[in-house]
Amino acid sequence: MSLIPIRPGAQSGGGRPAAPAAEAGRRDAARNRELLLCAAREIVEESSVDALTMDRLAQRAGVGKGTVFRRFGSRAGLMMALLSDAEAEFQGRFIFGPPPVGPGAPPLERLIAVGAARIAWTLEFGELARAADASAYNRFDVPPAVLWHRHLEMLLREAGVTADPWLMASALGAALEPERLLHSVSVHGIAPERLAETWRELVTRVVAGQ
Amino acid sequence: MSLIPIRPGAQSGGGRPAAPAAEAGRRDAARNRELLLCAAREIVEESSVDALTMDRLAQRAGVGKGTVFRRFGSRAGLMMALLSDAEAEFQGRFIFGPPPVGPGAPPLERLIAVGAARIAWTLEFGELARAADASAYNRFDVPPAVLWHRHLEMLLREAGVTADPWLMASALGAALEPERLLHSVSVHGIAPERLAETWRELVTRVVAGQ
DNA sequence: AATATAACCGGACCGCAGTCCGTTTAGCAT
DNA sequence: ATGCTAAACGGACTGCGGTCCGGTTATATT
Repeated sequence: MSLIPIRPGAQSGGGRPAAPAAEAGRRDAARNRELLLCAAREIVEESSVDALTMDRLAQRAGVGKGTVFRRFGSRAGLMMALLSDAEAEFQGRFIFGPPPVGPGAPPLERLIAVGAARIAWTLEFGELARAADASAYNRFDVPPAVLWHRHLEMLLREAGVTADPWLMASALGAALEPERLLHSVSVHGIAPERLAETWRELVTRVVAGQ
Repeated sequence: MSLIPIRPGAQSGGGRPAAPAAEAGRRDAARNRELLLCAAREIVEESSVDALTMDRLAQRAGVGKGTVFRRFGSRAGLMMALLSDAEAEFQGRFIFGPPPVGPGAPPLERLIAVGAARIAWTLEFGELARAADASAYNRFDVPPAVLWHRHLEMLLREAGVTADPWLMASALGAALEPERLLHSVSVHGIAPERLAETWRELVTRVVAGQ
């Protein structure tokens, strides 16, 4: 069923070999991967995310179209690859970083702070994030999304939310989805601070109601 | 650029015929509209929503492909047309219907009830709802979505939520989006009652925190 | 160095949503 | 009836994401 080999890893058994992140595999494959990522960034910078079509990318990078899909699986996979640095940095902040986003602050404060950070992050990498989401059924099951969801769930638990924290994290996470946030800002002209403020209200009430 | 192209020679008046309700216009147009809706329902019933492609539909109904797009504007528009009866019935329930979904019950009760009703509705018409959403930028600005959002906002206001009810309605509405609900149920096997229960917790806390 | 082979490569190919434009026709006015 | 015109029609066409498969090449083995 053609799952997407987004990130490195997975070497064992059954399926096709996952896309090599940096090591592993033939040198030309790695070279083409870098070539493609580079060309993709150029196109996005020169025009827009929408201008980044798979054909154009292949041509720009001087490789065949098949190669693009072999490396990234799908357009969404390519977008995730383009985002992966920013995504990793963000993950680092809420896992290892300094409080209040990182560990060390009370859970409610962390919830508020990490939401605000997420909003800012989304507005910065918005177009890419939308394009990365804009596809599949498995959009919620891709590693960064799972990690993010689990983190929210953990913070809710720590804050004393005992009733179905998994679903509650899902519900709260829904409020932070890129498409919605970007729509609020770019169509309705909502100021980013209002988004953060509403998030604060929301999580405060959810936790306080405990 | 590349906004929706306006017909060259003649436009004036009514705008694009994206979704003419029932009357107005030539008889053949109305006939074809019914023909198409009928054929679309057949295809969905025989196979699935995914099997409903615009080419196949045109062929099945015995009309040209251009006609399909002229009538419904896009695939998402067609899906909305297919949903419109169910949508109208649902709207009727929360606007005119009996309490607690309709008017007459206290606002929090209405919020809880209408959310549960929405969840059930979404699970029933899930595939179509997903296909109707699955596209555009304007997905949040389509009349039923606007009405729904406004209704949530109104209930929040009545329940005493004074802080940015517009955005709060948006955040709460996000938790009820078809894609997310369907994913929870069909991938993670969440029971529908758990969804309704979490919604109840969520809105109760939001309103109580007031 | 020669060989074997698995991985990689390219681009033709497919089905799809959506557009364009020359042709036909419904409905009105005469 | 007849003629007129705006509206509707159909299907060829475009560009897209994604797949497939015969040819090519890096690398390990001898």
